Amino acid sequence: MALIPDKTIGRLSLYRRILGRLLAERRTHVHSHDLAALSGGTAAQVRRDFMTVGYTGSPARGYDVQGLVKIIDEMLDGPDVQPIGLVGVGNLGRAVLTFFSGRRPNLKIVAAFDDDPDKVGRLIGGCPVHWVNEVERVVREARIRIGVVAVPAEVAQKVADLLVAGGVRGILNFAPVALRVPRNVYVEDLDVTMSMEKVAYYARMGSAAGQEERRDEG
Amino acid sequence: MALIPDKTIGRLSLYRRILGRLLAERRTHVHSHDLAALSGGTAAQVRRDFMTVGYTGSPARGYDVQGLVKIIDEMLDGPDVQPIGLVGVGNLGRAVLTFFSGRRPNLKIVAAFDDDPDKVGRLIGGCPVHWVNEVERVVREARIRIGVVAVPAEVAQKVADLLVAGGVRGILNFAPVALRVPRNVYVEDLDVTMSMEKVAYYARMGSAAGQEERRDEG
DNA sequence: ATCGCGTTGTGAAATAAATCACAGTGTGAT
DNA sequence: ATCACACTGTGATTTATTTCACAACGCGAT
Repeated sequence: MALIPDKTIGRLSLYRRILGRLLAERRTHVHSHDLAALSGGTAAQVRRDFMTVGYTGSPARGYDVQGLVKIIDEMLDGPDVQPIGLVGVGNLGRAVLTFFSGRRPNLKIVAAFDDDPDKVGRLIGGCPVHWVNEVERVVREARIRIGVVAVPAEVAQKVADLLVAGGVRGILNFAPVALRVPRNVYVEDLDVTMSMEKVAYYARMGSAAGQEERRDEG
Repeated sequence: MALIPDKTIGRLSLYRRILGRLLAERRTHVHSHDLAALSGGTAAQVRRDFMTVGYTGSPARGYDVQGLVKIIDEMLDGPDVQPIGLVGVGNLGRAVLTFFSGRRPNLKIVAAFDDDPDKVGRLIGGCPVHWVNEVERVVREARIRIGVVAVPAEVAQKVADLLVAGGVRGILNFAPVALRVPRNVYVEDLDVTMSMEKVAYYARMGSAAGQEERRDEG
């Protein structure tokens, strides 16, 4: 159990949410093509993904839903809940904060930071807002390993540096700049503007070229 | 000028913003390795991207910044501003709304929709909020070709159907479900939970494996 | 029991994307 | 005027990811 492609990690997260819904419907088994339809992929890809994580189904019944959830949990979640720190309580930061409160039990935003005196000291989405110059201290003391950068592009690098100094190992970056971080820190960029411009491009060009659209409708 | 890889489209959007900053600094030329450093890619990739869009620089001075911006504009933007419709004025929807107001001149969110009586009729981020059952009519009348889905997963498919019925050709989807749309509609998914879980995974595993981190420091 | 069908697991092939590496070129220094 | 250097443009190569395609399997029907 070693090298799992980056793309597969993403899909596992997706599968898990789908499987959660199936579980709520009391489904005990799924076939690869069911998950393919639900996740927007292909059956072969679903099977390949489960092969790479070493989960095996039965040709007759398909995959056991609970078993799948269990192995994905083991894969993606750590043994205990991972605390997250979020910097930038603007519109976007607040959206992420409220969106995440209580959503994934294993991931919890435990500290937020901002430089606006009106926000510091308050509780937003059940999460205390600290002064931004406390990032390093709080991150270190709370053993936060995951940071969210939701500040304007101009200050994103500075914030990332603070997070890294505090000991963060992974950053979810909403700012449209390439963060420079040490090699052992992982950065995932989520660039809304870029995604919007991609959509605009394909909407204009007639999306025939777009690779994203595998689904069709009756 | 025909087939441009999906990934390249995304990077062009990124380059354009970087070039905008350079322009503001009165820089007239850039080298591929400058853009590589600024965008978090490699010099070879930058050159390849410009090759695929058919822009050519000079070995001595590099690429002309204005020329690049111009060709990227031609590539990504249409001749006139493209109106956008956004459904779901929750935390996320509001964040996108305010974030986009006046940011990209060629993309303008002209209509928002919600089912909350407290929101309908108001102006949020300079954008009127309509009743959600007017999506199809308003989209058609305003000739909106781009839709943003920022509603809970349970109703995302329904909303997508309305947008498509109104004539939308591309959708930016924040809901964590695979939307089923006709083949000629492009869907770009932006899944915050998935991205967060990827970060959590690599933060836990020691990101040695992560592909994202090309940048280093010090 | 036995057969047939639909599904899994997976090597092999295809496709997509990134990187290498180097010839060609123009500029500034001498 | 000539030279050396740094950079571009790009064919070739490598690497990553997806898809194909088929053997193996086990259940349900007969």
